[in-house]
Amino acid sequence: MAGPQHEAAGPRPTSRDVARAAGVSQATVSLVFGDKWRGRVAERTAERVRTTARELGYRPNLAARNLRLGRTRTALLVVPALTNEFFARVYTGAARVAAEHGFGVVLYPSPDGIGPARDPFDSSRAALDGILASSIASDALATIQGDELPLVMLDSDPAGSLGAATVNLDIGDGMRQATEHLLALGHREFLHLAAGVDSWTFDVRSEALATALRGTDAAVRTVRALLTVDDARTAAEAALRAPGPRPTALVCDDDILAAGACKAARRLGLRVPEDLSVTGFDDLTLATAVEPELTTVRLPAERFGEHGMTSLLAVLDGRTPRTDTLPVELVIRGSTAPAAR
Amino acid sequence: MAGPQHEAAGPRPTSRDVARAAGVSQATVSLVFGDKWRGRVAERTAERVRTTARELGYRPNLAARNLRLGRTRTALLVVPALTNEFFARVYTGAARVAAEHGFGVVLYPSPDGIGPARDPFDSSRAALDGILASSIASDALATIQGDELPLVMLDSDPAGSLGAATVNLDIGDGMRQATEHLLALGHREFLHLAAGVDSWTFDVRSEALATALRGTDAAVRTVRALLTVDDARTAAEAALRAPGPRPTALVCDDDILAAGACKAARRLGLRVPEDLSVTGFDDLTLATAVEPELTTVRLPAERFGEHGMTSLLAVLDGRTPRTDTLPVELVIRGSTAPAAR
DNA sequence: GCGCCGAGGTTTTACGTATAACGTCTAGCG
DNA sequence: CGCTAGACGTTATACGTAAAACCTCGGCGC
Repeated sequence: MAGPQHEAAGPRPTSRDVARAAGVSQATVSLVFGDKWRGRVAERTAERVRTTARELGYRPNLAARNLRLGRTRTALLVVPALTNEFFARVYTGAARVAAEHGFGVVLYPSPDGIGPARDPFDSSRAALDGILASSIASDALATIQGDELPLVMLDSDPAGSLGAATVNLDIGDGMRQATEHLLALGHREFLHLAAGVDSWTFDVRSEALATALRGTDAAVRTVRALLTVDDARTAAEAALRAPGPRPTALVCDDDILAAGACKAARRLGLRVPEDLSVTGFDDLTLATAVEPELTTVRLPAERFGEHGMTSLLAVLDGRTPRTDTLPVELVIRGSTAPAAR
Repeated sequence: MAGPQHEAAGPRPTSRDVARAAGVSQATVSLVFGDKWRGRVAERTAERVRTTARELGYRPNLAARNLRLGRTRTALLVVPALTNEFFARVYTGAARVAAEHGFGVVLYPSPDGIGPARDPFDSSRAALDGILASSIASDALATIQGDELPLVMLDSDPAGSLGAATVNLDIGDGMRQATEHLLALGHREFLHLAAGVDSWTFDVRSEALATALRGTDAAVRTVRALLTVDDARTAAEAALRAPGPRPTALVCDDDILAAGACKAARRLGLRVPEDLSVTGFDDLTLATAVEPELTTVRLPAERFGEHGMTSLLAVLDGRTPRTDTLPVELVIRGSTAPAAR
């Protein structure tokens, strides 16, 4: 029984109802709620309107406002799956910046279990001002590009950026840092545990790894796994059992894979990091929850989302689309150590 | 250069533009796009309208539709923090059911870093049909209750449900299962590692734990920590070092806490589960990533979200609000073992 | 005394859609 | 052959808001 008295439980009051009750015109109510009333409405009147509105429980109808203004202050964020902590953090960053500018963010979790979503604009019922598209394959990109909404790509395929504003994470450099760290520790037999889905990110990472190894006498093999602990463990176990020289350094495309790899090692009686060094990617909560804590490439997930939203707001403001790349940083913890002699 | 030809890069075409181009009235276009045209528009005409619309790149304006219909097919989901995998999964479940019914879901991450959000209805710009509120403290509840939107509570304070539809997880029973499991293993010295914030969930859990221990000769102490691995480790380490009989069973309110506790144990030279049994809550990805894998109370997070959204849709359909409780299940893994003699 | 100006409003219109109410035309039937 | 009943559309209107354009009136300079 707290809250404003909403005696008439009927339909929600409109600005006209408030106007009538306060003895002013609808336009005046609109002015007062539009924050642009200085000099146009007397302070006394404005105050009267506000208290009347409060008594009636009035709230501006957003659908009507959006229609009238022709914009919604709402952005769509396209992500593969929110259950991945990385994307949850991207969302958090994007939503923070959006909120600071009076924008809302609605999500479109693209391929993942969201039922018969025909396209983003059907499933997210909200009317949109712009789109922030993260890690999108080129086919999904086509769907989106069909629409003429302002678009910012997060970590897009360089081949497919299409002149849209883009924010990238310097994944390649992260791979380089991890690899050089391992080289410096004396490792020469590398195994690359990659995320399962074929994509351009795989190419970027593989190339960076290969480049870093060029000119050394180190060798690398590649194995793929789905992005789950279990699948990573299975894949890593098989790879570590394979004939040939046993890898001493395991470079993983994700902390989840790294965690699975550590379990595989333990099953095989290998100690991490004494017998096998492991690196991850992302620096998730997971990275410091497992033992040993993971050496990993930290991606600035929140800043990524913030930067993307900032870019989108800039584009909506008419500024020309930019392409930015955010640096990443290797965090050295307990899962890497000098190669055993 | 794929996608429909959007030659005129001007303002988006409206149903009137399509009508003009197709030689019909605006009403007809509206009928065709409204899926209710059977018997009212000839198939030939409908097809012509559709192709014209495609050529022009027409999309119905959702703001206008929402205004006209007086509903938005959009629900708000209030969660503490998406970076918590549990809530990300709740969202996923809710969004799936919503999508199946043509609804969208917009998020309001309540207390967590989302800047100067005055209230949910400001920050999530979308016009709403209803609210799904998860784990809300009573003060935030008041804010929401001030509005007269249909509301479904997820795991609400039983004291504050206010006749709204509610979906609960049987947390208390989960606690009971974990406790009885440990009792059966012979444990008698319990430590309860609880989440930091004071809340009704703490009371529910403590009481269930106490109830399960009643009539036995077991003792329990309680320690609180923030919901991070690090803080949990610190708190657990201090508690395990404290004077008095050393606990052999550590019941944690969350898998994150359990992971931290395992690290604390290892630091103190205690083996899990031989010297110390640990249980968690939620069954996150984390639970099987750490070693040993955590015995934990699995919460059906997706089903929780699905059920909540189903309830909300029912309420929006005019059905009377129900209160349901979903069962939870103890998953026994490697972090619990018989108490050492 | 007249014109002008600014403060403080009001009237009116448009945003794009959905739908109730209303034509029209053809075919069928007694 | 006149009347009626669909089938197929169209006209007109309302949803709630924002803002451009327009009023009114008191004061003030000359």
